[in-house]
Amino acid sequence: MKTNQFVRQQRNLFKGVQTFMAKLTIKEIARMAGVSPSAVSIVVNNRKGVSEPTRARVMDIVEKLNYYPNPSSRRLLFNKTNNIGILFKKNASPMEHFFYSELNSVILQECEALGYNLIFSSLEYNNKTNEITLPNVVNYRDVDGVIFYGDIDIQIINKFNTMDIPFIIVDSHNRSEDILSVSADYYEASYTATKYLISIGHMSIAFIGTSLIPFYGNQTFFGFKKAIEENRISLPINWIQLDAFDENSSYLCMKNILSYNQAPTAIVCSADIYAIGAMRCLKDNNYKIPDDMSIIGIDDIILDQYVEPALSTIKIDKVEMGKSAIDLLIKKIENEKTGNQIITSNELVIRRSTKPVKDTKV
Amino acid sequence: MKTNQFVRQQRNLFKGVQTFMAKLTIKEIARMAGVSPSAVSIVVNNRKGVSEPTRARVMDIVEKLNYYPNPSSRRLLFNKTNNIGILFKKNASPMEHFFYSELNSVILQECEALGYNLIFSSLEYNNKTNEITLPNVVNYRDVDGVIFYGDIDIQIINKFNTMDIPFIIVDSHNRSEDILSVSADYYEASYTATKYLISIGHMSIAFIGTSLIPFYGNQTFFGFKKAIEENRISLPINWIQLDAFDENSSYLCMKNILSYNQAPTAIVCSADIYAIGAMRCLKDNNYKIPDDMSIIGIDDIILDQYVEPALSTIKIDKVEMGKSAIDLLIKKIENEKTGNQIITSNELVIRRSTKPVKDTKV
DNA sequence: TTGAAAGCGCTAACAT
DNA sequence: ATGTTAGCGCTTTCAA
Repeated sequence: MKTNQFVRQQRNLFKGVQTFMAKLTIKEIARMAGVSPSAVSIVVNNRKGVSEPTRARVMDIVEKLNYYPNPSSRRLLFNKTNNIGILFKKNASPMEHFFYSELNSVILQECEALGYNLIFSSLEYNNKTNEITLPNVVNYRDVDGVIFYGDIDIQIINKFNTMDIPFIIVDSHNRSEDILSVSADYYEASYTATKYLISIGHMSIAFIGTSLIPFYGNQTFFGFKKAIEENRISLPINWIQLDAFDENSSYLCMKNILSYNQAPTAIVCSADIYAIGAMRCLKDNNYKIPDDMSIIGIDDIILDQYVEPALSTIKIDKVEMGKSAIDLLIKKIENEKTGNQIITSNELVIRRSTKPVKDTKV
Repeated sequence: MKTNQFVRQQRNLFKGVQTFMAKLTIKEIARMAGVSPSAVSIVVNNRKGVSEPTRARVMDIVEKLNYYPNPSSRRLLFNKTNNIGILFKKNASPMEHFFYSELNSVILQECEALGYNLIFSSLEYNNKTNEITLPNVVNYRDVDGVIFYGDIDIQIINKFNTMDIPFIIVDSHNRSEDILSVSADYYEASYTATKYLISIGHMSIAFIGTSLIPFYGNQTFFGFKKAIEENRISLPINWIQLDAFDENSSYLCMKNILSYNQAPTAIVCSADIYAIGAMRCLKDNNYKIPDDMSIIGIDDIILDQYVEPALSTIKIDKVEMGKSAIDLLIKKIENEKTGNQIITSNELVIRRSTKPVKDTKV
């Protein structure tokens, strides 16, 4: 039994000066306890198969020396990494995204609690060539499963299906039964927001949504539409703007609305960040919020509390969303039966950007 | 040579239905190429030791089948995880912290580029019992090195030293040569901020800082003090408030300043988030910013652009900070010589919260 | 240039 | 109840 000297040398590179100290392995513990490695394994993993005195003796040493079995070894043996990846497109880091960064926190906590490492990683997708550049963590299959946020190209989905890597889409704006996902009920959210504005007297309500994220765009628009219809309100088509996809595009949507000869008294925006863009436009045009115009968003991102006035919104429960996501993904990883999850989204958060319509006696 | 059936069974649990497909291992590739595993290893790792034709034949198969060597296996062999951890105290997630979340993004990118996985993880430290609860990722030594943000208790530092786990403190508010760290020059930042206010005519300047983060508190205060002294300005002691540690505490600091019989024309805050708290207080007390009062912070967090008016600040270069951090940490992991890094911090970002003092002709 | 063999640390099957 | 052994996938040494 010869030692692989080169490898040993390599290894010692990383151990600093204290290479004289025996590395804490199961063998070492076994030697100290005067038992076999298998006995130690049984004790450490809390299985039965050893006598009480043996267990106690081993446990004692394990605890005193703070022995933890080498995870690489177990990963190799079980072919399981205990890593979960969060994948995002390059230059679209979820860490600096107000909505997803909150989700990240929740998901991280869940992963930790369940003994998974959470690894963030980015991929590239070239729309023209249809080429996907996967991160190493995926190529090397260094994850048991993967999380995507929001919209994700079908090519990427296909790729992961082909590779047979379990994945889930969180805050999915699609709703195919074939794809595991957790999504918020944006229809309900939009409906609730609009109904609220109506309930405080607004009859002239504009809508800023998106057509670039189709399913999400439809959901939010139809929620708005339902509330409007239920109350038999009619409004100029120009008040419905569907070209938002971020703050600046929403600014332009708002500008379009204001360009009409009559201004609404309230706006529903299908995302808080759209509302924030719209608010900027309103201010630039000397509208006072909420006195001249009420505005409400959807999401409840942290920013809402810092803009002025603080933004009213429909809260999307990110805690439930994150917990569901991990729950479902792990079920999928473990080949348990799962189904998609939809998070109810009708919690109204009233801040300063909305107020009852002023009586405009003509 | 019998197969370990139980393990095989376990493993198959995670492979879905397609268990009939041979798993892609080095052995499998070797078989297909009609060579030995060692030959494949040589080719995959781009070392010399095989003939050109062999290399080509193997490479061809490797690329066609998209073979990537099992990382668990290599980790076991080399005793290197290729994981880097970001550790933070429970309930202080850097993901929802404006400054650190930007840093996270940079650090993640660096890690990816260098072939490391970045793993976020939390620890608990009980000030009373002095007990540290380490995350599994550390207990199991599933990281090669670790990053901390900001202030970190000496007990935790000692622990990691004892465990011989390489670590670095990023945005360190301490500056011991014994502890590897990257920090911003907050002295310079504070000095630059104050000098700027003076340069636009302010002579009545208050300061909101912190005594709870000692080194950082001192740095920022002394930077302020230097600029004040250089210009032979005198100011009431009550304009120096050092009890801030977040938005709300800073609100109170501002309130204290306003309680004095004379108000300053400008405020230097040692962090943007303090400035934001102070701004809230000013608004609540009907001060117009910047007309009645100019205010400047330090950091340049994303929030600055959303508050009203947008906050002027001294930018801390998070990109350089993050890059340095990974660079130094990896050097430390690889036992190379390193030294601490200090990031110059004198980039003035002028937004809407500061303006030249109005001529107050008495 | 090539392949056989050993071993990283662990666990489970099997023999005692 | 306990110990022995094989093997997870890989890389390196050593022998041919």
